[in-house]
Amino acid sequence: MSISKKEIESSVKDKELIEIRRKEIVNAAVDLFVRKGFHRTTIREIAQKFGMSVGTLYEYIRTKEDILILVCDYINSTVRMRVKPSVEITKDSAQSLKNAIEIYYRIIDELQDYIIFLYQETKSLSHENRKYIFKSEEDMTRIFEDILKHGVEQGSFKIDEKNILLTAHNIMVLGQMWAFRRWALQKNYTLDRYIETQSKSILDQITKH
Amino acid sequence: MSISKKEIESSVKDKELIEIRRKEIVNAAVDLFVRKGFHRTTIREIAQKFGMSVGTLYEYIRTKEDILILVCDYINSTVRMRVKPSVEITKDSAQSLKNAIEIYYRIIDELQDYIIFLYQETKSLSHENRKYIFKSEEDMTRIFEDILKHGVEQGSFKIDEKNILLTAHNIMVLGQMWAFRRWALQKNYTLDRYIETQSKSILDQITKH
DNA sequence: AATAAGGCTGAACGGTCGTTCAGTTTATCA
DNA sequence: TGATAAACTGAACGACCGTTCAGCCTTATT
Repeated sequence: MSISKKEIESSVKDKELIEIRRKEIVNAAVDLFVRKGFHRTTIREIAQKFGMSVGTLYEYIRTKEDILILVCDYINSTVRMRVKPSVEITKDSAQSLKNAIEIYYRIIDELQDYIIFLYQETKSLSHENRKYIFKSEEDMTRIFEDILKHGVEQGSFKIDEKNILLTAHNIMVLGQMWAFRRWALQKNYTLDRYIETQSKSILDQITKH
Repeated sequence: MSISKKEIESSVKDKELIEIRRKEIVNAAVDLFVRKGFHRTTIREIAQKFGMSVGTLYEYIRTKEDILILVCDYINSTVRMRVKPSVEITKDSAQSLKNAIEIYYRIIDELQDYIIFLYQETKSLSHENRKYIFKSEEDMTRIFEDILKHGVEQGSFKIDEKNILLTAHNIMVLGQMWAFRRWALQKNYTLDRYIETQSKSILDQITKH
């Protein structure tokens, strides 16, 4: 699931210690990255934040970009780990979708700074590593795709086969928009109202009338 | 309309020359920024790109961020200048909206690199300057708001008064998504198909049935 | 032709930052 | 307890980059 452990080399032998230290690194870095951006955050700051020397930090990563990968991966899996177990595909497809949307949108609200960060700093990753982030986002999309497909098979939704993927993307982006357009949306709508309205218009659109 | 000319100071007296030189600066910077990002692009590169010395460049701007403002402003006004004159509010509200969506989405497709750049580098601006970018985006949103309002007044659309703004934002984001989710969308859909599908589902949603 | 000012030049400055490595501390085990 | 390796330290290195400034060139004016 998580790419970080396999891909990033370390000069330390103890696998368990690597795990522990990297969690510390990520915890320190996430805050700083989100607040100041990747480029403006220095290795020294990250090391200092949890009382480790710069030298030691470099025993657990190779480059600064490695930290960015760890952080992006952490954010992505946090979102996915919190959405996935809460989503269930029941017989009532409309209700399933409604629930999934609500869960996802509430997590976005909670982690909005992280979502915005992902949008803005993915481009700082190398081409190779960016693909992992996209892949992770495709995994999230598939959650909604599956619900939609199930609803179509079951006869609750009416969506052209070819448009199921697009609809899933729409659902996700309309959620993420709550974060990256907050300067406009959050002074005009409450989260509850936002979820209700978007949810309704998505369901209206795909429900047979 | 454009903030750049008034806000950014210059040590050069000749107003016309400032205009000319800044256009050269923006032209050189846009390409580099879009390709390499703001932080990775150096002043030296920008100056070299159109054969000006670093010293002279600094006669026309105060800091590197000034160039970012100029570039963001340039991108925004390019989009707006190309959308606004093509949009017209006719008696047939549905057709007006359909046209506006198509025009806007096609421009996004054409300028997708620029759109993505705006999403990613706005945060590098100071708080003060970021507000101008948001304001500019609100201006764009108002174009769609006006069409929607007109359609509601005219009886063609059925949208709760409070949701007109949200619908306008939805229309814009579903367009911008074509750019920043191209890694998923552009390998599954053509632009024509994308415009048609999104356009249809937006119109379905707000048209009285 | 002399003067002056507007515009231009790029070497130099000061500072920052990612990364390394010679050496120290800590933990392990014979 | 001494030896060995793993883990840690932070000063130092080298490179880069935004910005400045002392002086040069060009043009216009008298």
